[in-house]
Amino acid sequence: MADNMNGLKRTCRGAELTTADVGRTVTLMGWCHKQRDLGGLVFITLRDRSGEIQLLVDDQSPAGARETAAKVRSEFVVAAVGQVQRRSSPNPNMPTGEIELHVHELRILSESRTPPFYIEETASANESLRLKYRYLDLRRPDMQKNMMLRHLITKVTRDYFDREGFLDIETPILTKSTPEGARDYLVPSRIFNGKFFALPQSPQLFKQLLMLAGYDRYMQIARCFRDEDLRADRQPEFTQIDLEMAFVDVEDVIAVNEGFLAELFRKVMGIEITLPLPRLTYAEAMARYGSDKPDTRFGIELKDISDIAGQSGFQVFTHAIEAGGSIGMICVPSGSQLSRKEIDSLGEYVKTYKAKGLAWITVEDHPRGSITKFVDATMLGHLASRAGALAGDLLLIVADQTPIVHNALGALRIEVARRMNLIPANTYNLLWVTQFPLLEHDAEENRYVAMHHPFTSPMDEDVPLLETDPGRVRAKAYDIILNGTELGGGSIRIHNQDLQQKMFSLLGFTSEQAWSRFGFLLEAFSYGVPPHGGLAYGLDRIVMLLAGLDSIRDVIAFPKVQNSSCLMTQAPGQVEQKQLDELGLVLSQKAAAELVAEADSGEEGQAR
RNA sequence: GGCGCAGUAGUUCAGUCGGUUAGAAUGCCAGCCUGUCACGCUGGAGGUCGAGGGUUCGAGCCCCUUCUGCGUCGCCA
Repeated sequence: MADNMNGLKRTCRGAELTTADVGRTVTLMGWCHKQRDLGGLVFITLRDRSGEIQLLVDDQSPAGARETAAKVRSEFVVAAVGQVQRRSSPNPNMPTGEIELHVHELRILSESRTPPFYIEETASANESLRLKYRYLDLRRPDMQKNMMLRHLITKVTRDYFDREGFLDIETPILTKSTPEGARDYLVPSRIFNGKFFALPQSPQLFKQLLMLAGYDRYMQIARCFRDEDLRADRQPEFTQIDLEMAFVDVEDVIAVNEGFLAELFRKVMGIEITLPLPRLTYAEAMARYGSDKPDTRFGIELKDISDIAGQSGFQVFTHAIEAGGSIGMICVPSGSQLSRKEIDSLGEYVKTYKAKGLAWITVEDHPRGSITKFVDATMLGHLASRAGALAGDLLLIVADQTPIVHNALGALRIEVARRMNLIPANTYNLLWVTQFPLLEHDAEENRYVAMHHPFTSPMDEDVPLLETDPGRVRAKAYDIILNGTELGGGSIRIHNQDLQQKMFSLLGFTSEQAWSRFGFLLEAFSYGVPPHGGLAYGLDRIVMLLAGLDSIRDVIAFPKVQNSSCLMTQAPGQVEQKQLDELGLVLSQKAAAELVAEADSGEEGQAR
């Protein structure tokens, strides 16, 4: 029944035609979005990636075309030859609404079952259904728009860095497991049974070796893998815009990247951003926003009120101070109009972030709140003036260990801003966060771990502190933040072998462990390594934010779901016993039993 | 691993206090229809109420378990 396209050649995409093409005879191919059969007159809306255009089959079309048109259903692939003409009744809601193709010849190139959901501009179907039939979901105009935006962004990226003298160099996907950091995806070796490749969490070590090898400016759009739990903005498999530069310090990396961001916003969004971008130190970001990725599109900054509230008789406050913690506060503009229920739900919200509770008080002549009996008018005045609060505002207070105070209030200010619609639309606030701590103390393992990675350089003036107070050493590390999302981060790397050894020993590696894990790097570093540093962006997040979306799944053609599986391919899947044998792998009893259980229920699933 | 939300025709959803044969819209199928564009008109088919168990005379609805998807905390150098 389906015809072939012998003798036909597609002239152009349907929606590329305009009124300037009226009179031309063209051949279009695409999918039937909708067929409307009026009897002696059949309209077919033809869709391809350019958009939609209307085909008209009428009594002047050959009988064969009329018969074919009557058979066309949604999502059939058709080829149409015809003449572009002005419509007698234009459709102002359609970009090609002034023209249509008057069909001389119509072929069905492929039929289609009725799709499980309607292919429309805005998704209304359940996301799991969309992901199971991702190839159909990708036909929707907004998904096609997202994929084209992604293409444009990668093109602008490559063009910019090419112009700046960066070389695009590929690094291995099969590489070596790195300790620290995220869990690795492992690939068993057939030749070396019992040994494993790891998929790269980033091309970090390779790009550093490229600097050492003399390539001085490298970039790559690099696939990265981390076997950790997913989020709306996190996939186990994601893409970085990865770059590294030799003979540079922090300012050089920032400058070239500000140029990139400016070009990206200009060419993709038509927005001129002002350079240089604002900067916050990590310490300032934490103190003012309770976050190392502050959203500065709205105010509601954190205030430390340990000195004021610590004087109250409220034991929660005094105990927090005695335990070495602090008391933090945010001010919600006009927050006194919030209901008791709404404020209680904010209290529940901060518990997610380990805060034990949320104290609150309104700025009014007769204040209401949970701490009114501990806060007299004088103290309330001090609190209000610290926050710059006006009458009718609401003060929300968390007392705890300082990291919990920051984390809880940092999340709360965003939640409050969302609920009260205080976040302006179409605003893009880019900023750098700099001077990250080099190390954080891991209470569980009772040792320092690298905050960024073990190759990050300390700030020159803090190097002496490595001996005396490692926790206070700041790093030559920087993150680029857009509207509260970390777009990317990087650092200047250590290029001094002694310093690198010192870092490893601070991180608790014996020199033997360091050599077994990073020996190739340490050895390489003995052959002349230039000072170098770089940065990596999360491409998926960039596309997501510029597309105005809130999940990176919508900008990845074939994403995975929350348990890291793929609903379309059903990956990960079981393998043949022969494959396991070749790899020298034996499944645990538990794993084998689960596979059997799944196979039993799975067959029923297949039958459906 | 924890917390929260959701799951009812192909799809999106409604379903009252637990009570007769589970509804709507849309899609699908058939017929009619010459300017539609969410075409229209007439007719028709379509249900394991995610799954399993329990309470009850009676369960889409109540209870328990479980599966699936989403959000989130932990985790993500």
